[in-house]
Amino acid sequence: MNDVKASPEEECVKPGEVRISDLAAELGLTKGTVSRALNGYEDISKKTRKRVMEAATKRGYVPTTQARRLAMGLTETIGLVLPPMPSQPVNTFVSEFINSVSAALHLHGYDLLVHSANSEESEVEPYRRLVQSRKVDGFIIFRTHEKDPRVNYLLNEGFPFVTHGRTARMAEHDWFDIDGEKAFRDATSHLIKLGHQRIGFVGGGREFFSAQLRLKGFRAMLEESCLEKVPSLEQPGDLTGQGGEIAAQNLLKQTRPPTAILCANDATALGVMKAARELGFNIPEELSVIGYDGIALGAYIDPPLTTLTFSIEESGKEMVNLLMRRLKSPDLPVISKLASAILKLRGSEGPPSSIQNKNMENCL
Amino acid sequence: MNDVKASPEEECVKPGEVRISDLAAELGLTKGTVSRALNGYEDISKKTRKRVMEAATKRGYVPTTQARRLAMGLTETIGLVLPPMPSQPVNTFVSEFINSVSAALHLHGYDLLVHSANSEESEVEPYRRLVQSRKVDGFIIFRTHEKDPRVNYLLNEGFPFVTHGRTARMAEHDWFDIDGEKAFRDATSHLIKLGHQRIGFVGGGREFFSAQLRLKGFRAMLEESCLEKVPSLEQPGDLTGQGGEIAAQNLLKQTRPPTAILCANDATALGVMKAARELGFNIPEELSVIGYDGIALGAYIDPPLTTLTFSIEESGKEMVNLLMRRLKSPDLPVISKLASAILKLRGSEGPPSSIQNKNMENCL
DNA sequence: AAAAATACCGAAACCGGTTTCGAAATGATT
DNA sequence: AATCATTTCGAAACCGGTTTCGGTATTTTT
Repeated sequence: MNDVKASPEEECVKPGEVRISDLAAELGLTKGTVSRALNGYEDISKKTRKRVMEAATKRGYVPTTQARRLAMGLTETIGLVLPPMPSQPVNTFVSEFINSVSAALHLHGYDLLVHSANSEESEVEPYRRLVQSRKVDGFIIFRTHEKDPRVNYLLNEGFPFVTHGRTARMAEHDWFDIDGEKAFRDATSHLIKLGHQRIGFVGGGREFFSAQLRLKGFRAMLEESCLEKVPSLEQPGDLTGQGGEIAAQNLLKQTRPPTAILCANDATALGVMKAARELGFNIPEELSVIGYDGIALGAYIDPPLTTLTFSIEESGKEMVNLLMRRLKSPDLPVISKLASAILKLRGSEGPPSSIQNKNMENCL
Repeated sequence: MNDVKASPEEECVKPGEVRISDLAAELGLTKGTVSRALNGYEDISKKTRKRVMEAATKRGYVPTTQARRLAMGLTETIGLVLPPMPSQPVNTFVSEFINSVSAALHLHGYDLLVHSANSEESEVEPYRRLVQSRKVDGFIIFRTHEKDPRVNYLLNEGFPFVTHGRTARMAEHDWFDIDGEKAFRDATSHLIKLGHQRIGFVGGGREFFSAQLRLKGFRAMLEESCLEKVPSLEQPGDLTGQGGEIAAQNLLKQTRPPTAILCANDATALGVMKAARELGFNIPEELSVIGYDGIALGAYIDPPLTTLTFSIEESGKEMVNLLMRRLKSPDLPVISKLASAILKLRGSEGPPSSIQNKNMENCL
């Protein structure tokens, strides 16, 4: 347990007390030589190198990061700006994402600087500050808008970054995304195959590009299946539980309510389920609900939430890979990666209570 | 929308291109003078200061962080190491906590470095690395153990830090904590007043000090109310939904199952509720369940989860205050702050179905 | 008007590393 | 043995700031 003081009887004082100049003096060398010895330069004899490295480990010498970074003109740090919290209360995505990004960065010797956004100031302000003060070498951006001011700013500055999610300018920057369009096609198709013909949709705010793509997938599959597009069945949302409640009320109080509701994310789905319960709809018998995100909590509610899920860890890894590539060779052509979400059936969907396959033949 | 290129027709080139020496040359001053002018030294004439500051804003000069930090011998960065993920799947706490800590640090001009822990290596290893490479000035530690190797290490090094949660050595370091003992006394008392006499408890892993304190509060209130302490009603858990499921099965399959279950956190409570449903217990009629954490999701399930809640934002703020104080004056006596959780009644608890107040009179 | 005090700024050291360049020592070549 | 190529390391510049110290120029005091 008590793994403090792992080293034996060494004369090791406070950590960080030994500088490269101390080491050099002790060895009768110059600090330049010591530096080159430690950094694997070829113009150092094996004997000297051995001496230096042994002394370094013995004295516990670790180069001071700040000095090294200043000398080398890089920060070895990537910035990640958190969106203002109030808007995203139910969020396990963020912490998992931070964790995976951080772990992936660490493999490349990079640190992760997490910055919080002040909701009063412009969205780009944190980015501007971090760029100007040269605190980071690049950015990880998530939850992109179609017209994203952050992307505009960084593209304009020529500053490296990768987004989680596409933007209107996706041809100009590296990005990673989940194929939400296909995911929602799949989910819609699944519902249609179960017999649903009136399917509601609760979106995720027009500002998020991904939400639009999900809607697009939903509509595409409806059309493909010759189902009528009913505007009143498409409700806006805001990716929160509360938004889901309101949207569900709008949907379920209609004279001909939908028999299934597709939600832009799991938080929304939970709100939908809550509203449905309060309005007396049994799930999944009278109403099917499907979410998106695959939050672990969804498995514990009743009924367990069927959802579209993807690997956050993979997202983090891939994004870091893209960013590292960009930092190494800034002039390479932009690349992108599209991962797919899979439909995780858990029980919140099923066939509609009254199957009314009236118009199905028209299609083929 | 397009708030890029806010400045008009200025000769502003790439950001970060103008150094203090450029500014000095342009003004016919030395960089030392420019630096002092910008940093408010008294030995600069108002006229010169004005010239310098105007030129600085006009040229968009922002000092390079790395250089400033090296010169001043500080990092202005605080480290936060995330625990390995798999153990904490259902976690909204972390992201909210990071956000509030980051925001609070920012007010003091500090950055937040988030590091991920590798589950293969020792728990202190990340801390050791960050200390040795002098990447941070202090640490924010959360989810403490009673005997916490991280705390031991940092105390031994004399390195500044604040914990969220107490430890066996809490007299030696600053800490912030939620009074989990009182919280669980309150929750237990609430259940007893509702008429419960057989109350189950699902803990959170012996390694976490806070989990022990919660158990302590539970036991104390039982004793205070003259309720018999039944060992089989105290089940270990691991702060996950799965742990909650297992524990609930152990509790509810007993010949005399409890009429209420107190859980060390909300994730556990969700697992308990799931297991209870599967075993045919109606909540809250046949089984009351209370959690701890106040996760927003708890309000959306059926029935909504009654829980002990506290302000994560306050936690972050207070911890940062403690840490800033420590950094300013390392030799001040240690201080601590205990905040209280409040019982948020949402509906997952109620009176037991068959009230059997047999032994209540014995007490008084 | 000379002396003393003050305001103001330049010069240079420093923070702790990295990297370039050149010189000395060594070894190989003729 | 003299010449040339290599190995190996020292010296110094550099990264971009901060801070101390000392010296003019200016103002105040007598």
